[in-house]
Amino acid sequence: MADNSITEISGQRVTSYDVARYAGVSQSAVSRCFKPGASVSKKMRERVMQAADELGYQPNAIARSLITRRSNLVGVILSDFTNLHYPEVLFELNQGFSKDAVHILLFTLRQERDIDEIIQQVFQYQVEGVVVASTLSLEQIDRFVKRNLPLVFFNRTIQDRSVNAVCCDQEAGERILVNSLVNAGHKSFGLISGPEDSLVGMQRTAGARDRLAGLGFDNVPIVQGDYTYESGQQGLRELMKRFENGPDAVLCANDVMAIGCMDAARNEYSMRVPDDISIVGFDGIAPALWSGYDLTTIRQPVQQMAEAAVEMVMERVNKPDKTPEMRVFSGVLQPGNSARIA
Amino acid sequence: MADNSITEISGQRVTSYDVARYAGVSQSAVSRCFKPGASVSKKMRERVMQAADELGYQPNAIARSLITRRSNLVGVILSDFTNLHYPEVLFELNQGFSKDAVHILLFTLRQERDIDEIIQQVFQYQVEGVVVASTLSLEQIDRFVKRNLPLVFFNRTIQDRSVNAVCCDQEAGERILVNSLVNAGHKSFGLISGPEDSLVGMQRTAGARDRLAGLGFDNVPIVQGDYTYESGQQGLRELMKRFENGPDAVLCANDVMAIGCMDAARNEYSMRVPDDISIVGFDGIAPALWSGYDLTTIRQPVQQMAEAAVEMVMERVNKPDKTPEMRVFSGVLQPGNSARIA
DNA sequence: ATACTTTGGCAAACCGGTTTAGTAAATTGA
DNA sequence: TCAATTTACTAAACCGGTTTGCCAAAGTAT
Repeated sequence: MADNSITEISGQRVTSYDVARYAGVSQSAVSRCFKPGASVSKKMRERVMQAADELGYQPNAIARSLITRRSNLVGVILSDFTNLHYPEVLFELNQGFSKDAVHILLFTLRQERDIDEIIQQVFQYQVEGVVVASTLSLEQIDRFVKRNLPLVFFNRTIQDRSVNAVCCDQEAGERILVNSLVNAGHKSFGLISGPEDSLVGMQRTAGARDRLAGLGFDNVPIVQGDYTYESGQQGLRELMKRFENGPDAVLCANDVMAIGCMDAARNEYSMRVPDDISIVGFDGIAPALWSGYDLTTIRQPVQQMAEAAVEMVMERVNKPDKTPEMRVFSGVLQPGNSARIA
Repeated sequence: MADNSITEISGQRVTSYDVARYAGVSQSAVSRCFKPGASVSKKMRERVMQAADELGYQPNAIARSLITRRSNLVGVILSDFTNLHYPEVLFELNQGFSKDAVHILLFTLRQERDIDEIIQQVFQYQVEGVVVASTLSLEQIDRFVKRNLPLVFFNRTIQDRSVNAVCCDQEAGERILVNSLVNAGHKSFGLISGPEDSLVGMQRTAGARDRLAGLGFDNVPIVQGDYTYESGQQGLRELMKRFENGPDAVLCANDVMAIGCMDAARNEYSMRVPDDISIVGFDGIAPALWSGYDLTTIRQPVQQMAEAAVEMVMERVNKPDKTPEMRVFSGVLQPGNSARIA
């Protein structure tokens, strides 16, 4: 045994052949020992495992992927990490996939135009599926379809094409917020939207606007933001110009902007929240719970949504011709102290 | 050409052989066309690329990895995603590695004890290096050393073993904070530490304690936290018991706890920050800049640190016997309005 | 025109596993 | 006891690329 220890010490990788030679069995025997449901005698298994242990052998997942044609890899494409919501999504996706022994290959975009290159790389790595929280063009979607590669959108919906998606019911969430604010007696409203290219942001804002219109509040001013803290502050400033004493309530397309909005209201206009102005957000990020803000918002069920996304990917990995599906989850009103609601 | 379109339509994967047949050349010609520095005639390249385009061919990174013995994959192991600092680290690492066409395989830990299993998986996927922002035992480190697999710690240092690490100078940062607070006339201090198993947290707290002792402030009370918002709040509550009117200044081992601490001071004890109490943190997370907190803290140069980590990994990939190295970056005082400093 | 060097394409071997087909040994049944 | 069946293991083919060794065609010098 000692004479073989060279194999162990040298930095060379140890293969199943090395283990086989060391244990005095065939290479395929070694292979079978590492395959879950294979039939090997107890004796053989012990002998092989002993040898593998001594040599520090681990099966090569890449070689395995090549022959089995299953990489056990999925791609996750995220665009903006500044929005605190996405790290949470990523974490939950990872937890979900790891239950199926699937690993995440991470792609982040600094600019939207990087995406074509990233899609190429995703393909090269033979991922078995992709979760995207970013916008894709129809042409880009088609490339996935053509490859028959499961693609699930996270909180994005695509018009003009049926795709897999899991998302939070943006309109319904906004309706809850609007109803609660109107019931509490607010009379004037302002909206801070997301960027134009964010469909969910637009849905949120449109949902709020439509519900307000349905309740008799027409022509509610809308200021465009870009999901950042600063744009929340700026949004309030612009809204303040449109009203004598500011709006009674502001609905922001995400929490970070709502927080910026609150800070601007307090520090720049000396308004008390929620006494002088009600401010609500959307997402349910961790800082929304901090008592400094205690934001009234719609909490997205991130964990459930991530689990659903994982499930949708895995179902389609195993059954490639499954038809596109969209799963919509309801957000939950998370009442805080940033708005008077009823 | 039309007759070959079957290949394109069917969901089968298209290999370099398919492209070769379609273009009427050999498979190795196709291979060379996709290899950066290879010598192929213009004519050949055009012909092959045309065929590849039509068939939707992309080289299989897994097959390539197998033969070249280079996966172009690195593992990133993160433990706690709740600390808002880490998503930023992950993002910057990804940006850095993608410049070298290296991709990140992400591993997150829910519990520290998962790590043995994760190390196995890291090995199986033949990653070329690993960045770890989590604590490893000496035995675990040795497994990397034995494989000659480059390992770089991010903001962790290991006693009793020389390892690669990039970190922020915790003690120096705390010294800056302490000096500034003492110069501004604070007389009584409280510390809120990180969890016991976080060496950097301990270094921060010890750095502050030692500097305070050096300036004549002995036996400063230390309350243990766990990096969460709630533990920051709780930390202040406990510190309040130790002083008649609370401490003049509280140094927290990270920003999230400092924010919790501020909220508790304002909401539970009606103290004005920084008039009645100064509170400082460490990290420089995004919410520290929000005007609701405007936290005085030490900003870690995350981008530089990530770039250094990438560089250290890549250097050791190309030169495996490079000796362990530690790169220490200075944090920068980010003055806010949560502390009176001078 | 001939000999000598380049250029660039082709066939085959290889990476490290899994899987199939086939064989030897062990177990079962009559 | 012997044939029939099951079990345990091995040899060889294969996954989809890269790389090497070899050779034909083209280019260059004399």
